[in-house]
Amino acid sequence: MTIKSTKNKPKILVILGPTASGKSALAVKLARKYNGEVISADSRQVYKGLNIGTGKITKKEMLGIPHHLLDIVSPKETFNVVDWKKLTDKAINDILNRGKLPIICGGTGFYIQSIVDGIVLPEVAPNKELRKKLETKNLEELVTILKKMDPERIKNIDTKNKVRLVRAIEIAKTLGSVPNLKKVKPPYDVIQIGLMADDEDLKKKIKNRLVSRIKKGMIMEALNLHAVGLSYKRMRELGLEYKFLADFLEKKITKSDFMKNLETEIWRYSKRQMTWFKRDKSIKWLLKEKDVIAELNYWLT
RNA sequence: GCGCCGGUCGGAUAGUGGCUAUUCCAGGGGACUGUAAAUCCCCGGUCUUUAUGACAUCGUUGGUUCGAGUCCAACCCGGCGCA
Repeated sequence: MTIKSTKNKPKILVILGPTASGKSALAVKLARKYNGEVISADSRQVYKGLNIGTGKITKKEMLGIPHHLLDIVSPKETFNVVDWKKLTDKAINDILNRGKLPIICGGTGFYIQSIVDGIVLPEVAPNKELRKKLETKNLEELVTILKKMDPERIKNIDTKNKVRLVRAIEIAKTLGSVPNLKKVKPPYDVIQIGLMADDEDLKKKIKNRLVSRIKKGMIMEALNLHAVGLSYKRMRELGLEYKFLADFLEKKITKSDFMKNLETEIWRYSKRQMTWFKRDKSIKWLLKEKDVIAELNYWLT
């Protein structure tokens, strides 16, 4: 056997996969087996109060395993990759210092990649006023503005994507131009395990899970969130269940449309997740729990 | 049975008789430099050498016309109204 170049690096485990594939429960099992702690890589579970709709793991289900990056910010505020990466870097260090295995578990590909590939993003905070102003411009105008500010970035940016254009202009405004994407390989030995899922099987799980979320009181949860000041506009921004819950509570759609449309939308979301994950060829896709354990036993030796 | 209205891609929809039958959704594929559950792009009749290629197609059959999804007739199906 060849000596692994990663020999002395601390190990980090990543469990990823499409929504409803059973990541959370598996992560807890693995944490118990390998003395680990879980870091959630979910762009919506960071928000307090978004519990049933995001499928956030309950205290009971955690079985005593510490979970990080859950419930850390109010849904009225916005949270992004950079915030997540900073906190996750810190959490990883803390866990390693305790002599335990960090297990990153989630379905937000961009967040996971920021750690695994060590993406260095420019230090430019969102500029609310600027965004508001740019929002009123059309595509063509935004392209013209960016072209003038940063003739390099315009070459590879998606010129049809307003959100990206606005962000690029925002960065160029403070830094003069958008720096090339930098990647600094993190000093860890990372293994990424993807939970494979059969299409039909996943569709079934999505449907069943949705029904069970309704039974658990997902609609009440949304009502409560609104009662404590979460606007329907913001709720919509949070996507999927919350988007449709807002529509339903504002009587824009019927209950049966709510169920049908949401189910479709979650399926489409899972496909988008897979499109993202497929790009990373280093992910090991496994179907069965025992295969995961076999893979990990090998990796840990 | 009579009258009216309508039958266009899986669903919904546009289409003054003129050459490539529209758009939206669903479906499939893809992108991703701080909104990522977001945002955005491509494909969607059949065949092939995948192309401003060939051949189809608008309930069915026939007709008018140089030319029909569009006009006419009959029939079939659906909705509404009257019996």
